[in-house]
Amino acid sequence: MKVLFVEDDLLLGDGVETALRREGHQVTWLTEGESVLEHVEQGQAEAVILDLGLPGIDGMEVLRRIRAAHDIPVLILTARDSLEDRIQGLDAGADDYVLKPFDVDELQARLRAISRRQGGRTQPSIRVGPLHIDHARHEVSWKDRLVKLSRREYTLLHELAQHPGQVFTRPHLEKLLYGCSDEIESNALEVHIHHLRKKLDSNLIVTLRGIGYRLDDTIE
Amino acid sequence: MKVLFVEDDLLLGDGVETALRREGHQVTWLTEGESVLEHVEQGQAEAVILDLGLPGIDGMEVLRRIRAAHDIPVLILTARDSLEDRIQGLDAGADDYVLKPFDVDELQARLRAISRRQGGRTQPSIRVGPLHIDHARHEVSWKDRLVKLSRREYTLLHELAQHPGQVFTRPHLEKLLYGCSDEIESNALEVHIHHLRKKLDSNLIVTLRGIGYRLDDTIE
DNA sequence: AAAAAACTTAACGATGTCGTCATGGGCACC
DNA sequence: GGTGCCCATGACGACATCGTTAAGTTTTTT
Repeated sequence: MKVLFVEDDLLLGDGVETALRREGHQVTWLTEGESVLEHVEQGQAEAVILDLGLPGIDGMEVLRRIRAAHDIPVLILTARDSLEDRIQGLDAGADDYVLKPFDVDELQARLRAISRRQGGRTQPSIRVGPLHIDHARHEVSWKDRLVKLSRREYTLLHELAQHPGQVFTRPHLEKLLYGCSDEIESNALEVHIHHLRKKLDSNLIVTLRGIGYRLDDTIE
Repeated sequence: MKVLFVEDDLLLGDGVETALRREGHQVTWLTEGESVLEHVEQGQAEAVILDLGLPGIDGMEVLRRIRAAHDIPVLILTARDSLEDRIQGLDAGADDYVLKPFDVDELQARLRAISRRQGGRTQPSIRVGPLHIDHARHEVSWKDRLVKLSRREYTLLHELAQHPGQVFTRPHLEKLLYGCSDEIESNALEVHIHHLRKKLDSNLIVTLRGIGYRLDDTIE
């Protein structure tokens, strides 16, 4: 999961970042709050961990702005003694809070909890017509038949299924698979799409020439 | 873990009770607050989940009485808009609170969190098909036959059995075994998995290439 | 102190996965 | 209808991951 992590303490931040990465997350770590909204608006995050005690900026205000326009889980970090902050934070739309000093494992657990809860429901599984993705089990079925997907195939499909019907640009999908590293000069993406079509249904993924791909959410 | 659950809403209560039982807890569900103290005093509970919005009785008062005499984790349920309740609740000694409407998974997570803080024990017994783990005894049986596991093997299996069917990433499991220390560059994890398969059933633990492992909860 | 158990590490083969390429097809625009 | 361009497809070699065995080291038991 793409996590936006905002923390000005370098030592603490480094530790948490490492822990999050080790858990398999894709972490962007900011040491100040200015560009948080920017990142969120660019769709660079699926969850935000926000330290309310940032210097020079009102973390609470950042939180409110995020919440005003985006439906993204936000977890706030706050000092143990600032009860007011906690309550205010939750009222401003934070999904959860963790008290400093905290246990990294608990942070991870809560991160999982809030991201799973997104969309109101506890349902960690996605359905698009005959397609069913159970993210917790990392399993995909098509018309109630289990289909084995490789890691890249799964990542790709899962991303597309996040917003069925919506177009995902090629650069976006390529970055998803290959990180921020240099662009690869090959048709690897097309090949993976091809494999997905073969394993599922050739009409499930729609090509938009020159743009990208999208999941057909009207499929029967 | 023995959980005392106090909630007057029958529909909600039923769902939560089922979820808690599924997690392996031993649940006592009360729909009124009168006998809460009684249960606690008889040692019938290791944790309390208390709805503050009970009709006809002051939940806060119940909370204070529990706290006055017992060192037992208490998690309160409260409506999103009752700011006063929350602050009072925490001041009265609640270990955490969950806002209604809430996600059952989060409730579970918080329950684990507060009971761990307490130094409490986890759930006594887990069953997944023919697999049975008695955490109190630190014993594992397969098809009613006792199996001797080493420490690492047990830790690994116990973690997987915490959420049968769910994928656990390799980094997660490695961290479980080897702590936060630097990444180990050996296949120790695979070896332990191998030993577990040999001692139990080779199909019990499913490999997800490039991702991690999970327990097959559909096993006969 | 000796023996047993548990653990780590290494090695290697089997298999799965991935990126790349070559080729051919189809869409768009003129 | 021709001409590029973009995409689909199948094949293949390079590489990564995993299972398994075995040897060596540490820890615990006797």
